[in-house]
Amino acid sequence: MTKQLPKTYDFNETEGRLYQQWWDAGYFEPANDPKKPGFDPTIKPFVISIPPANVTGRLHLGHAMVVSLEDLMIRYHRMKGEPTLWVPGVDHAGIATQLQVENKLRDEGTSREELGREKFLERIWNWKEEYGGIITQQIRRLGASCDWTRERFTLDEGLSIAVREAFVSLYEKGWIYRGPRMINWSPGLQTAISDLEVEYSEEQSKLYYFKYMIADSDDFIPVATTRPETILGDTAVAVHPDDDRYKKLVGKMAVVPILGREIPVIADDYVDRAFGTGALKITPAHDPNDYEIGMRHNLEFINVLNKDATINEKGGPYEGFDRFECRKKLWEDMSQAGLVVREEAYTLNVPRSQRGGEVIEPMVSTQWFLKIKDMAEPALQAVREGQIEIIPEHFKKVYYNWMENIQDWCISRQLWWGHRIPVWYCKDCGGMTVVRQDPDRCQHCGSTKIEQDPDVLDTWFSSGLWPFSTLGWPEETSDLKYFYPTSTMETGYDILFFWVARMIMDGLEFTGEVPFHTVYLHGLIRDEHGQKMSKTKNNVIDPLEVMDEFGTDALRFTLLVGSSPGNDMNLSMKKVEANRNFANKLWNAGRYLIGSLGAMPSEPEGEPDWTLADRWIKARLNYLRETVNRLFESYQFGEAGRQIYDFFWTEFADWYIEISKNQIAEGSDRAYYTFQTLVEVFDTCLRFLHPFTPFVTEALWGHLKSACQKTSPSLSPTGGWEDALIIAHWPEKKDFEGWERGAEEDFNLIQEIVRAIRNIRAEYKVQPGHRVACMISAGEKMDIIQSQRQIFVSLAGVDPDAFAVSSAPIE
RNA sequence: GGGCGGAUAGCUCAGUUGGUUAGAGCGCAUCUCUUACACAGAUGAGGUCGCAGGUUCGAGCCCUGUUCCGCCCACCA
Repeated sequence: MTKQLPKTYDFNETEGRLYQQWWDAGYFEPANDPKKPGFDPTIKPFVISIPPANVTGRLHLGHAMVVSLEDLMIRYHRMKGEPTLWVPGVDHAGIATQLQVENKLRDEGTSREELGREKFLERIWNWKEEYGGIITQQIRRLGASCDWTRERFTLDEGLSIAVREAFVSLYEKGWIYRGPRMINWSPGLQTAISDLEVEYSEEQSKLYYFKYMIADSDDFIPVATTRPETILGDTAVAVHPDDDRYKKLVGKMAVVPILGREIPVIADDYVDRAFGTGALKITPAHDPNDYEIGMRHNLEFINVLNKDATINEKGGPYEGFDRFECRKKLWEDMSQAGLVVREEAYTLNVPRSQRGGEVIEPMVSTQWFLKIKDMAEPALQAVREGQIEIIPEHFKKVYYNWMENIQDWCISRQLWWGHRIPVWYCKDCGGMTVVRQDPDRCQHCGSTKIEQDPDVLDTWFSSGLWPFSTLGWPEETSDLKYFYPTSTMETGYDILFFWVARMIMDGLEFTGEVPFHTVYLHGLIRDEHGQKMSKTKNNVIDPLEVMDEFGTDALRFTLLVGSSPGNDMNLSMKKVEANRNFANKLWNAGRYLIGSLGAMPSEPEGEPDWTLADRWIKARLNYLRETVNRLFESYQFGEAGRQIYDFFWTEFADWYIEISKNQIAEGSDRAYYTFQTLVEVFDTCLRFLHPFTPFVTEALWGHLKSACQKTSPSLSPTGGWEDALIIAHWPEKKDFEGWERGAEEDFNLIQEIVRAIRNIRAEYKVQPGHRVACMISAGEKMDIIQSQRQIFVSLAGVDPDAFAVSSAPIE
């Protein structure tokens, strides 16, 4: 006999056990694997490369969303019988990881400088070994059916070779160059960062008005600035060429306050006559626009900041001051000198670091850049011509917008954790050696006095290669040949530029192919009132805690069903709870079915005898099949999930299961077909739901399978009893032959009658145990079957408007 | 300044080829511990689908305008 199943679904009992079973059975590895015998290269696989999580990260809802969606797609395609590969991996996450380890060192009273590069890297690798597995462990808990035998790390040997190949080949094409340019400097991290890593926040500040004295005169030009400390680096004052107020001063020299340097007054169209005083101080080394003007007018570039944003020796008396202290002190001194006009409240967009939030300083610095415009062109074409679909579609416009205005990408970082820039400088001839293999001498003069560039590459440089580097590129591996290009890239829209765009450019550049055919973008997850989750607001939902309380399936179903592509979703515990209840509903429907199997009669002779209810639910299921398949094919997973949920709860459980009790209670052999219907419908629902809620469905399917095989071997679901639901057959049209539509209309009528009778019972206060009889207009008497809980009508073809009611005790 | 998205029941949201009476979950009201499930069942209240026009036999859905909210890109000192 089947062991008695518990009354509520115990996810703790099943989740770990089932995951281990799947793993042990090798279901996560592709069915058609180039590494295994019997491999057939003509079968097209479905492939996803996971967005690599930060190696030191802890699972958050973004990961949960990624994993839920990708696992859903992978399981769907696996069930459809396609060879599927989901490549897992983690990212070294340069800045994020280095920061964590540096913080730890600070707690220990030391620093990376004190340790030195080699020792420091050793520390990070140790850290990685210690904590690097946590995130993948947590991803597994979500049920991720990744092929863990193919797990990659962005700093592992193969991927480092890929990065080296990419860098050198781009350098050889002349697209990677080194030079002084305006960059964003992060004083806290002491590294350059890319434009994308800068965020702007609107803040209350001041606009400072002061006098730029003209040399050898009492004349002056009034100028306004938001950053007075940059005065120390001014090398010109600009006015509009047609501005009558200042025309006469163009060509004269102005005097830098306090420092006394003389700088030219120049004319440039860029200056807006209506803003501020209509005159602009020019600091080419510390402002992007001034940089442009500086280039145009051949101005001197004076960098006044040290790496930590204190003032350097160019700042004269202010040397050593912090930038903000300097602002204050300089302004005071200028006030003393009578140069100050006034201050005005002003709202400005302050550039802040995406990581850490400190104020970024624009600065001219010698860095490595990638001239990306030529790579952007084919990447734009690929989307325009439909080689890549983006879902939802409107993100195409966002993509075009950014790609059409793309700027050179600063790829060097003054960090130690990451891919070291593969460039060696010669101490003798000064030449650069840029090669795939570490050199021992200068390419140009043969000198052995060469030194590698100390910087590392932006983390995203290696991420861009991810879809093919993880498959073995640049080597022509069998994995690369078979699995590339991948199928779908699923990720958050917030990294469309950081990552997706760069993968498309890199894919086309290095492999000549698009790296994936579809981009599916999901939105941000906010709290239940639409607030962004943050530690300060104390509204962060931890997916691990959610899984502890409600189970993995409940979390997954909530994320999948509650979101639509590209739209942010608001998550509340109420929703998760409701879906936990759904898992429990499934569980109990299974309990009912398994518990009733003992009452099943043997298969009757002759033609099957289906009741209206049987025909109705099968027709509805067939319709659900059409809907679900259509929705899956068009990436509307949430809607598909909702459809299955509704069907299962409001049609199968609320109506068919209740009716089945009566059909079984009749004691006729006809009940055989009731059981067959119950099993087939229930089984099909489990298959449809498996990509959403893999654990509860797999558990139920296992219980049902063993119960059926014990007590009713003749029962077999549409796809047969396969080894496991995870690889079971996905229901298709041919499985539903004979499940025609048509019974719905009759059944709807029955539903209406039943509702009417329920109302009548309530209205006339018909006591339990008393029967309500209906007379049909045609004079046909309806056979009303009553259980203590519900009343059901088992005949069709009735007019609901015409029936009489009487009440009498049941004999 | 340029671009994108949203506005549907008290709350959070579905609603993709325009088609009868606009849906769900939670919440609310009344009843039921009934032999799968109180993590449940039954019944019910609640919406002029932001606003104004237009196309159409027919609009939550298409077009135009408009208001409010959110986001992205650019960064006028």
